[in-house]
Amino acid sequence: MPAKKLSIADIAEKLQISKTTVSFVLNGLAHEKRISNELVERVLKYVKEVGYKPNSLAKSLRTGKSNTIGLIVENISDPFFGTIARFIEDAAYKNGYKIIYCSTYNDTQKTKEMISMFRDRHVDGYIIVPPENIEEDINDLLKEGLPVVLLDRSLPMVDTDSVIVNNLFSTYNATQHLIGQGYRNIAMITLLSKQQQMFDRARGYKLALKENGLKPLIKELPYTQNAKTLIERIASFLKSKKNIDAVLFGTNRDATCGLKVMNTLGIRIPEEMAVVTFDDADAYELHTPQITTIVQPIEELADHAIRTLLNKLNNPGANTKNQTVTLHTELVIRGSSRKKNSK
Amino acid sequence: MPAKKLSIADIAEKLQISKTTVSFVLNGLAHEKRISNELVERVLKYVKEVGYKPNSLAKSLRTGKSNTIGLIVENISDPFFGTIARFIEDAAYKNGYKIIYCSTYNDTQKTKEMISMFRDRHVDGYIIVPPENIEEDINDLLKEGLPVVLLDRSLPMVDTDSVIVNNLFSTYNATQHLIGQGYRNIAMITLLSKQQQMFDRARGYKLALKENGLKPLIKELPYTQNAKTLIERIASFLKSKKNIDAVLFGTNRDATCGLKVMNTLGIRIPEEMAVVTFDDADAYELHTPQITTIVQPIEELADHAIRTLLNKLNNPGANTKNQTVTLHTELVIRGSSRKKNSK
DNA sequence: ATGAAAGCGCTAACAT
DNA sequence: ATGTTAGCGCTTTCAT
Repeated sequence: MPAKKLSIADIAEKLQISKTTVSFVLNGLAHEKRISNELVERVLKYVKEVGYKPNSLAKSLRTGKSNTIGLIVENISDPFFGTIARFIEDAAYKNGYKIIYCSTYNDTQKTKEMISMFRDRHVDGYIIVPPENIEEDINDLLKEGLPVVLLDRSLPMVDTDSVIVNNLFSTYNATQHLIGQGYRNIAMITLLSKQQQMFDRARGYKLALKENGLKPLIKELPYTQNAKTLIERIASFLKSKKNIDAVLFGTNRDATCGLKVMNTLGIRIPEEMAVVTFDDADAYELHTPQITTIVQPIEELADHAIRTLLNKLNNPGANTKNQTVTLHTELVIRGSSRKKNSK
Repeated sequence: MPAKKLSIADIAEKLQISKTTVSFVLNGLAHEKRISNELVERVLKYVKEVGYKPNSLAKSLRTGKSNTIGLIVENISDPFFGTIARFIEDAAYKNGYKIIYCSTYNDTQKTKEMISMFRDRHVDGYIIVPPENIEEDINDLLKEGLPVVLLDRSLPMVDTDSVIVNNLFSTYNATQHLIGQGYRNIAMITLLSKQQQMFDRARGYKLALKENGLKPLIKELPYTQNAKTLIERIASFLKSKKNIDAVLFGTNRDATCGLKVMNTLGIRIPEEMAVVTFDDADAYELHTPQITTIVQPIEELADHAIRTLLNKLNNPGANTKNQTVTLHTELVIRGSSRKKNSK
């Protein structure tokens, strides 16, 4: 291994040519600059031989481009965001981009810091799962001409590309399904949040109930990393509301905790309580009975986001119209929402 | 917002002082360089006022330090590695480091490329979950003086810090537990791999059987992203071996697929087949019956790894002895390994 | 106590 | 067709 990192100058000197020529060859400008094939060969061969790699820091400093994408998600250890991160990573690396990521835990202040940090690092583009009240920071990014794609949540006051799912219809549809199965006292247990996507999920639920002349009952939970807190809140809620015959969970985290509570309390699903969750997990398929779930198209979400961003990155001039793409979920019906009293 | 990014030169000019002074103040060398408090105040105030942020690319180019840690895991969407990534991220950001990550999918070639990419980017230190045959690349890193911490798997031929769990004892202990519960035809279903940790897990299992005069039966599975493949292999295995009365799974992925197979085949746990898995998941706790699991100390693993790396980063000279730290798992006994015939 | 200037490794406009 | 050179924005030695 080379004891000392070599630079383009070393290459040039060894080959008795100028740095410029080496740089042109290395950047594929040889033909355009009419450098002889013979010389190109010679440079390429030598570079390969000594294993020279350009210093990408210097390159970035010079070009202002870092070939890095900043990925800001709610929590990288959540299977939903983790899977998204994996798909995004794959596509990014295939296109010569690296990923620098962070988890926000929905903390606006932390997110601000992270955006600022990423900006320092001259990240070329951003994929962001935005927490509340982050509009201004994202707009600042956009003002500087940096491409941003919003994921999982769109922001009405931010004019940029977004990829989301049809939250309102998803919960509306799921609730209608429960009603169709004979359930009447349907509660929704969900993350408390002013974010659009959670708001829409609650709205879809309420809409379906209203259409059927039923009363909504929403138990709002705080955002927390602490599963115990969620479990306690859900337990006290379920114990206090004896007549609930079905529950719609707003997020996978709420659902996982909720199911643990039901198991602990010995609540039989679906005989005593039907269950529908938002976002699939192995646990729901393995559960007895299997849990009916609103399945999000995770790969498509990730795919669309990264593709849109790469597109913007590769066509900086193209002033293509921004758009919010809404992908559709699928209600996968399993045993947990079986028809009431149809044993 | 500033239309143009300002540099240290702009600051210096506005304040009618030199770049050097600004730099000293910004890097906390003011006192050492005996710069007057009054001037320090003035610089700090102005910098804050205009929201100046040093260009970290330029800084890195100059200092050779990027304040970035490269995290190379098997698969960021796996709950085990995702959780590790989250803890590492938290600690890193708190210490002024950013994380750039990638998933290897245990692909050695991909890992080599990633290491090379990270090296280009002047990553300061590495946390690596190594795939097979990567020893040479890691040794190259070490030769260049770059700190590397190995996670989840140690490499006998690589002399650096590692953090692992006591794999051999874990499966030995779990197998003894199954034997103690009255099971005799215990199979192990596990990832096929020459990696130390998988090898040790198989060894622990075999050791326990041998001590009890029982015969091992290992079904080896390939590493794949495709759950369907695993499910098919496990299904055909379970169907062909009618007399198995207990299964020990080597990884959470194998176990999740295996449980799906058992559910599909209608195999009753533990009456027809007891189950123990390696590495916990919500699915195992929610399963009926709950699944007995070898629980890894994920937070401690991550914590130890990042702490060790940060330590090396902060004390470059300190030629502290490398060590392999082995953390202990916990066998959490649940219903899936209840005593045989004790209904 | 503060400043001038060199240089990290690269790109690209300009020159030949 | 190839070379010269001026920066990108920062740190840091050396000078004052």
